[in-house]
Amino acid sequence: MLAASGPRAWWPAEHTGVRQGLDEIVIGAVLTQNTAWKNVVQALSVLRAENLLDLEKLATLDAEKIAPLIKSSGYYNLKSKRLKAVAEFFAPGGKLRLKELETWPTETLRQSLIAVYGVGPETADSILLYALGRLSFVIDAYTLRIGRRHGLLAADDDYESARALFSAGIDPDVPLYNEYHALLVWIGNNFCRPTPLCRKCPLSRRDCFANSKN
DNA sequence: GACCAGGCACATC
DNA sequence: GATGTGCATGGT
Repeated sequence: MLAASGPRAWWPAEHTGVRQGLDEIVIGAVLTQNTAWKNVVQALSVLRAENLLDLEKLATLDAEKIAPLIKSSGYYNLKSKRLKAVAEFFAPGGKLRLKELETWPTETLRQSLIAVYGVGPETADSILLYALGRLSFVIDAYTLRIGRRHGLLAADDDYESARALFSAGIDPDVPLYNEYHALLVWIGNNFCRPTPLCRKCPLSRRDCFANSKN
């Protein structure tokens, strides 16, 4: 994948770095739920223009104020509540508490994130890996589809079992986890679609069922 | 017109 | 516990 694509340099945020891009990555992780990234980009640019790409500010805003700003990312009434909940987790009372969170073990942090309204396992892992630099492999719809088509996963394997498989098989290295998942999304987004576009897939097609249902 | 997009919470059985 | 459904909209 790396040979075919080159490094993906994820997360695709405007700013990078653990503090600079953190707010943007966390917000993007919520907005991209069940949504194409390009629709998220528009919402992020609106938030940026409003100077609201900021967890401390979102934590103190009413969801009703947030909703119209993120319209392009879809589910805006729902996601405005989720954004606020996540912002309140990182910045209770509008005060960012990164120093405190840095002392939490990754698994503790993961369970705490999943307990936040609107944060499931994928969103939690995306935040852990891409925003906080923690060792936590991200599974998404593409990873499941690719894994199933290439015989790495069974049809009924769920998120956690897929995560266990990839975590056991890949060296525990944050930049590697980062790049690996980014490449899987690149393959999924460009080749391994529900409709049979596998023809040009740079992965071996030997075990790939181009016409299979997911 | 049908299906899909880097999910998640909640109701119901 | 497993399964179904709502959430919004634009692109293919």
